[in-house]
Amino acid sequence: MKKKQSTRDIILQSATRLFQRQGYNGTGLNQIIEESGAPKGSIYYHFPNGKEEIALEAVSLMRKLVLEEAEKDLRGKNSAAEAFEFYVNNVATVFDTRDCVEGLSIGLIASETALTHENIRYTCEMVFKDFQSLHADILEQYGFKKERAEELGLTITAMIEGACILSITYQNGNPLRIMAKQLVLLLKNNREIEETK
Amino acid sequence: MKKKQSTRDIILQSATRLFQRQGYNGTGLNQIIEESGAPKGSIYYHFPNGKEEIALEAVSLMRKLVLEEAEKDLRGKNSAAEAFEFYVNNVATVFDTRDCVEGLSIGLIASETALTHENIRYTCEMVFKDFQSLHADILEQYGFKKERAEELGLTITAMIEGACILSITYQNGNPLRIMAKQLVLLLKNNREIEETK
DNA sequence: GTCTATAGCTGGATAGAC
DNA sequence: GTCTATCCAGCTATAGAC
Repeated sequence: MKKKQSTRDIILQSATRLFQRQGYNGTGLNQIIEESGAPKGSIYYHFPNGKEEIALEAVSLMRKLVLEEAEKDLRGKNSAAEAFEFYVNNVATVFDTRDCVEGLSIGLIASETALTHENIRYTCEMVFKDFQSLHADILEQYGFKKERAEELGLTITAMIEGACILSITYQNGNPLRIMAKQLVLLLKNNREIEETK
Repeated sequence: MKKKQSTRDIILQSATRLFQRQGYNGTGLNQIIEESGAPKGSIYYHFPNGKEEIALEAVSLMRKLVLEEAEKDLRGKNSAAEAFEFYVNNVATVFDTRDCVEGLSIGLIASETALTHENIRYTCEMVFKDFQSLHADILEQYGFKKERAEELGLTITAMIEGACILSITYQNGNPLRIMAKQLVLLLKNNREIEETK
């Protein structure tokens, strides 16, 4: 039985969309209000700490959405290579439409705030580590050794973030697709190293 | 015989530093003036088109600096793996100091402006393609076939950009160093594929 | 080439009525 | 819970003196 969407949730969803597209500094509270159609006076009721609080919750929401999607795509394939190839190619399609809505997960907001907003920076660090852990868990399930899985988990996180930047700049998903091919090779190579141990 | 630094150059250097650290939207013209110590009235004399013009030139300056550094590090090694390992580990040291100055090359400004400032987006696209081409050229010199070199050139660009985001968020260069190890494996693997053709 | 002053706007945030 | 009114600081940009 779903609760109907609260005003708070509506504000948060609009804010998340805008932060992903325009970043933290590029998005104003007025714009969030306008976009969401939420009652103008209600922002500081729902988010007493203002913009920073909204951003922290937006990052957590992005975390949830990305992890759900990733789990769904990565489980139940025949190999790690196949799983990540499927996942990354899926992400790529998002960037093919002209005004892609879901942008760069949290890479943009992380790099904007890393040197200026410690709270946001720290939250982003935790989220990145969750991404890494998910990737590492998946790799372990497909037979990778723990240590190598962790290093690869970080590397895959970096590859995805970087390829998303290229894809949003090039206005299409091809960078992600090309990267996916190389990632497949990297995973197969790592696999061989595991097996010859 | 070097020309002494013009006011214009001083403004541009400060702006570049600030854009790298805080992004386009996070950096104000007042701040650029203050930081540079340049004459306050001179911004619109030297950059008649205002902030956007400064950003375009800053991106071009970043391009120049990155390409110079990359060329220096990548030439004259024994293999592609060795060359890129050296280069990436060099970049990593930048992120170990607490308030790293040279931040994320152009990834931040590119993702901020991709959907809102077409001129800047286009310039960033060209710069990313220059990075890719440099990587590809280097790979070809170390014996990689053209097509594979191009795909790897893009992938390496993505890996570096992504790992820089992680490094600035984690406040140290370890993500870049871990990524470098995996990049070495990827390059060795590709090499083998070339050789068995 | 440089500088001041200021226009004109938008930002985040607050107080207080309802 | 919602909304209006408003404060003040910051922004980009321009006009015009020197």
